[in-house]
Amino acid sequence: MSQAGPAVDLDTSVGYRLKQATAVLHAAMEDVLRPLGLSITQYSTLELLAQRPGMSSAGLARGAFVTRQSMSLVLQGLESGGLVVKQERPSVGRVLPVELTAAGRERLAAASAAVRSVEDRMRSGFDDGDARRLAALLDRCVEGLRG
Amino acid sequence: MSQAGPAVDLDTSVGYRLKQATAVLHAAMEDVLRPLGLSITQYSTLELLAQRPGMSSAGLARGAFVTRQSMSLVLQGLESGGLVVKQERPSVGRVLPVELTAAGRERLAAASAAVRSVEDRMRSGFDDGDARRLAALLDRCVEGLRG
DNA sequence: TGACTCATGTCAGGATTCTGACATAGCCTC
DNA sequence: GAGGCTATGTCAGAATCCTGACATGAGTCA
Repeated sequence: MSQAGPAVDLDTSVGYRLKQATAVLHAAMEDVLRPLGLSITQYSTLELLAQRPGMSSAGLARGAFVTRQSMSLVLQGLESGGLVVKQERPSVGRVLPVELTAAGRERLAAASAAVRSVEDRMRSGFDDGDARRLAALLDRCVEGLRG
Repeated sequence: MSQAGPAVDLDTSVGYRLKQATAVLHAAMEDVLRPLGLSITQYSTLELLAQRPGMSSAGLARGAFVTRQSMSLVLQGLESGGLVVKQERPSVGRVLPVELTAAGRERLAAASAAVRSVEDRMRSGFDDGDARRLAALLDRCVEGLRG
């Protein structure tokens, strides 16, 4: 590389590292969720519903970083599996609140434990405060890109 | 949340923050690459080829975190656009080396500049050393998950 | 030499997600 | 009340990526 190098060096690029870490995390989560019959998006949706019961499909889509159309299909899968229920009548406007069923909460408990183990493995090389520092840095990335 | 909370709290989960940052970065990169007629995977492939000319399709797939099958389609698109060329004779084994064309290098230069601006924006809230610290933390995540 | 293992390239099929478009309901302003 | 704006839910179609499978070429070892 004695010539003029590219404007982006993959070895030092934060974006590339981010993509790599996400890819590895994605694979690890798929490995532990597959035995439970859940995809990552399905798990994320259940986790969101546990923290915000009655959330709208559009809201879940934003929280899971997918489109409304994709979340609609995800919810169809979860509903046919008996893990969530969609109210038939709109609460306000066109919003059809979604909620976890007992089976959904049960499945989520197992999935959360599995994902927790993956997160612990991911932080296995961390010192005290590293997780907090990493979260803060990632937040600043998001703010910088949105501002 | 006075009841027993879930094992994973999205507000403090490193994995969720990682997913969020990646999603925002992904959207920002798509925005700047769309005018250039490149997808993120196509751009990543060009960048890899610039740093490792003659790389195999399978190698590019690993570097871009997709399957060989997906990379094969990506290369078809790039080749039909005249940005890369695939040698017809295997160099060793079944490896068909791929290389950038002059048009590919030109397009990559514009794309690299655009992506560089996105990376700069992402690091706009960073102090000295923050980028290095973030890269180191992400590396430790990858090591932890792989070990 | 022959069997085994691994990596590469490719074909076929399916799953997931996306873009584009439309109708409906609430909110705000005039 | 009328119009404009936004958000939600849905339908239709296309693009992207994946899993599974197969054949080929190279290296290893009995």
